[in-house]
Amino acid sequence: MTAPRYRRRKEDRPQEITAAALDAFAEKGYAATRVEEVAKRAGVSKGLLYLYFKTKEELFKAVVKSVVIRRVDALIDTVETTELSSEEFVRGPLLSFMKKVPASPVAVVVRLLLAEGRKHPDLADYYYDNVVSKGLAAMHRVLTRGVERGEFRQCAATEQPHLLVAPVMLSIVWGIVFAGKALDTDALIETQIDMLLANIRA
Amino acid sequence: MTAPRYRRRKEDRPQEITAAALDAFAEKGYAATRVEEVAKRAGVSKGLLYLYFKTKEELFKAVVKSVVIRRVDALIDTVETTELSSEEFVRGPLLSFMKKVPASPVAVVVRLLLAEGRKHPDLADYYYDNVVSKGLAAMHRVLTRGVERGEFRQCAATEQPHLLVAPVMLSIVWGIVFAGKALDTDALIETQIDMLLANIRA
Amino acid sequence: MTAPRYRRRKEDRPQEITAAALDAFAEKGYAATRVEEVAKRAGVSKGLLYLYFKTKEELFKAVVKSVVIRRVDALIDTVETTELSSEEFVRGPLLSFMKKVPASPVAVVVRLLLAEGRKHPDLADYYYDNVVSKGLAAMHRVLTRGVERGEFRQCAATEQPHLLVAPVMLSIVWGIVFAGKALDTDALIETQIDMLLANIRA
Amino acid sequence: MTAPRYRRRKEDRPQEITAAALDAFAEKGYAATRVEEVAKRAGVSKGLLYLYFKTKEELFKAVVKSVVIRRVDALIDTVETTELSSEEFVRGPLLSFMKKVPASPVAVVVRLLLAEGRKHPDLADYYYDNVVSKGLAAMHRVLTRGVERGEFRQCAATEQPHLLVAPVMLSIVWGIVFAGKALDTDALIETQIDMLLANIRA
DNA sequence: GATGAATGAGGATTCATTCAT
DNA sequence: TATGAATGAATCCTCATTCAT
Repeated sequence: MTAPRYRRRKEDRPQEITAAALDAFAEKGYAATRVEEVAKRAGVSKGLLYLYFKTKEELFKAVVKSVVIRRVDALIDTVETTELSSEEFVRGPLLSFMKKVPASPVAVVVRLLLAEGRKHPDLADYYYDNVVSKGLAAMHRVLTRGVERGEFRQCAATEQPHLLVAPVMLSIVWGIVFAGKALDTDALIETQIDMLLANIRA
Repeated sequence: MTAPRYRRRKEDRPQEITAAALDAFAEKGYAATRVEEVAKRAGVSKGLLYLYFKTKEELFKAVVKSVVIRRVDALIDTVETTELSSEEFVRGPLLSFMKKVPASPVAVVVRLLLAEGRKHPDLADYYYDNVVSKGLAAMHRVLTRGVERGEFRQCAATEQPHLLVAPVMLSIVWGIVFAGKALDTDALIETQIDMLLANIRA
Repeated sequence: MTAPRYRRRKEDRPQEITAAALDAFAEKGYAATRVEEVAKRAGVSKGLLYLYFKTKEELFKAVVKSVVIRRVDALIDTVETTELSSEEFVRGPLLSFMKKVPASPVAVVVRLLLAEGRKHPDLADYYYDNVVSKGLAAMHRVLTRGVERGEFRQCAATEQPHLLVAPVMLSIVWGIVFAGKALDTDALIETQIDMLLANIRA
Repeated sequence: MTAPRYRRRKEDRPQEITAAALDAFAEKGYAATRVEEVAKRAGVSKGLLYLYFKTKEELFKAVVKSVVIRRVDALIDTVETTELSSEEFVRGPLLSFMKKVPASPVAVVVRLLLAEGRKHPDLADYYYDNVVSKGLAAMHRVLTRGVERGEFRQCAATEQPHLLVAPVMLSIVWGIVFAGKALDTDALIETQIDMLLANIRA
């Protein structure tokens, strides 16, 4: 007749473990992180971890996917449903989104993919299909719509949404390698957007 | 027709080995590369490698330095000695230099630093001091000189040489992670420069 | 009839391993004993050994301590609680104890310390504090008590308990180096004690 | 027509090398001493060392023999040619000889034999035949001669020359293991001799 | 389901020995 | 002879993975 102790749902376990793994990978990188360390952080035994993920590699993939999932979709949604003008949208929601990325788990995933991607081409593909491709398409959509609406003029820059990503990527890389050195990430991104808008404005 | 077993080229060995290591690291990353593999590529025994580099880590550092050394200085030199106008310089030598970077060993080093940099803060520092800092300073010099000469107007963009680097970095990262996927690196870099120049031209 | 692969005896393992290591070290010496050999003798895998002892050196220290612990205390106890006369004590329990030493694990530890002691000064200190110092003190106590009781006369010999140890040490060394050659250890020790007693008797 | 540079005789080389090896072994022990280290100390190349000694083991044996040779013979000579009374001889030349041993290369050899002897039974045999056996015989001769001359009485002690060696051996071992801790070696040896003489005097 | 003791292949490093020069 | 660059077998140690309990 003892009161049932609180037991974490086993349905939550996988996410708890991938969350712990993300933390660990973020700190030490994939290769240098021991599975035992992940288990400890998740408050779980090694054996149980292996019940959910057959190998360390599978855990790695699950981590990447867990970060990726639904993250870009929100952006796409906003793009599609916004009622703002193109420039307002870029300066508003898009800029705000971009500023958040370098400090988000996305940066960790980028680091992992950079270090380990070669050994996991399917993962790179997955990331490409689900994040990069969709993300770039969404940004391209914003620019194209601006052109359609007569807000922007068609030019090389409106065909290269990569240019919007570039300063974000630089910020991510900088943060990974030069954790200590200051870099005004926000200013960088803003300046790039200012430049771009000034350039493509009709 | 077998290669001579003994070659006795004490002076060349270190470079031969770091070159082999660069190749190996480029393919598999640092952690996944076995020392024996590097030795084999260099046509040398494990033991000899250890004669020149006390540890794998030291080899790693030597690789980074071997790539870095004298590479940036050439750029700086060109900046200081050019007789071109600022815009001509940017569109000419600088653009040409930037286009070459993503396919150069620098990309490998970036990847290594991204993956292993956390464990070697001194190396990150070294890279920062000898490449990043100097490189950014050189670019900043170009922009500032343009302002001094009345070719450019002073603005946010002239204070952020990082923006010149951003598309190059994106190209590097893209090349590392999405080796297969095409990306028109040159166009990316060119467009960014066009945009920048249009923006800062006096 | 194969031994069970998993035994799960966490508590016993360290002692099983140090016992196996003692055997192995006794046969081959520390440097020449491979860790794997110790593991095999203990019926355990290399990995498990490293679970209990972080390095071979730590295993070495554990072996020394395992032999040392509680061995001298028994002697000291006997010294303190005996009701025999001093001479009876020396000729009885002490002599009997001394005769046993050359064939005991202590001889192995002496050999290890002789060979490896220089590299492990803390271990030499530990051995000195816990065995040598205490043991000599106990023997000195026996002699001093004899003097106090009027059984012995105070002289150089009663101040040098080392002389009781000397033939034992010779026997140990002989046994290590000349395993084959016969030496009447017991007679050696007895004669020394006879000589000593004849010399210090009041 | 240049003056001939001084060149060490090649006949001296083996001894120079064994001397260097003795030093190195004394400091680090056999296993921990690298052949290169010995070569360096001898001011000779590794290759040349191998010209004189086919293996490290052979070098080891040469070291032991180099220390042993002619050392005991001097003692035996003195024993045979002395004109002193037995007691005078023991208290004089013999005591003096014994006091010198613990600080001599013999101590190093003892240590080496203790550590490595098991792997080189032929060396232990050699040492036994040339040092131990002869040395003990010489001491036995001293005691027996004393008995023959009526200076000593025949007893257990006169049959065990080992007892003369025992304190010397203790001193050697002490010096090896407890390099730091003080021990009045001379007093130890003297007291033992006093005791012995008092005991066997006719 | 959970646990963590146990395994062993894999990889970094050392060093006695060889041999082209 | 004399050198020291070169070799590679040997050995310590790690860590992903398994499995008895």
